Amino acid sequence: MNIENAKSQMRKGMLEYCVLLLLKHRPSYASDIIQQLKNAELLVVEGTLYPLLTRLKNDGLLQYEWQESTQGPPRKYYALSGEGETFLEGLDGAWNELSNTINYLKTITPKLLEAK
Amino acid sequence: MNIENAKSQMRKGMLEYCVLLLLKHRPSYASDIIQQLKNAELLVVEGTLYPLLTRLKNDGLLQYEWQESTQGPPRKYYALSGEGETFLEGLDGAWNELSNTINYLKTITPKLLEAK
DNA sequence: ACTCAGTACTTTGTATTGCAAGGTACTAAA
DNA sequence: TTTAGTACCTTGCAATACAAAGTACTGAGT
Repeated sequence: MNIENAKSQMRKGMLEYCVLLLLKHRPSYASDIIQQLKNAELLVVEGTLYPLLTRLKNDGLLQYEWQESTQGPPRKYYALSGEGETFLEGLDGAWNELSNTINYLKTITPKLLEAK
Repeated sequence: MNIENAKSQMRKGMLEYCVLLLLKHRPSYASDIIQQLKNAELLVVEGTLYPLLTRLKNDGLLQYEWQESTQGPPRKYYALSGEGETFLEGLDGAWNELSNTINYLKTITPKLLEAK
């Protein structure tokens, strides 16, 4: 057991939310998404993202279209579908709930948490 | 794909954090923990919690002692070990990072999110 | 004594999913 | 033609939430 593993577990489920947030901002392709998440200090690797994108597409939450690149092979630009936007709203709600829960649990131990 | 599954995925990794937060507040036994999490609107079932507690104990983050109950079988009261407190501080950091990341990702799409 | 309801702890099997590692393919420059 | 860069994809493994079923102790009612 180490803190890295715990962080990895925390990312689970959040990744999906983060990717949808990014794609709502603007359509992107995989390498670009990885870079954007890195900028937000959320490390993701290809082996994680590609299957995730494929899954979201198969579930009808994402669409994609090929676009030529001036340097390198063509890119798959992913964007939210209408269903994807609805789903994202649901995730917003789930995030708010979870966030409230954690904050509530932290407030019941105020003295102990301040004491560190 | 449904929103319930997504919520379940979000809980992954967070549960560990939530349970440790609760146990820092006060030592508890499993059924009590489930009830407390339910009060915080975080639904957990036995099949999830028991293996989690066992794992945390095996990793040295928790200790337990048996206590008699006035009604029913004896209870296993779990409490944080010293190592567990250190680990919890690490999780606090991980939570803050993740929380900041999500908020950052939400702020880059302010117009879209407000428009709903 | 015996049964039954309530409480509590535990285990088994399954599905999901993050990740490391390795692979394929296109482009352009040396 | 080779090499470097970019991009996409797949396989196998490990971690873990959950449903479901099982074990065991206590006390009340008959």
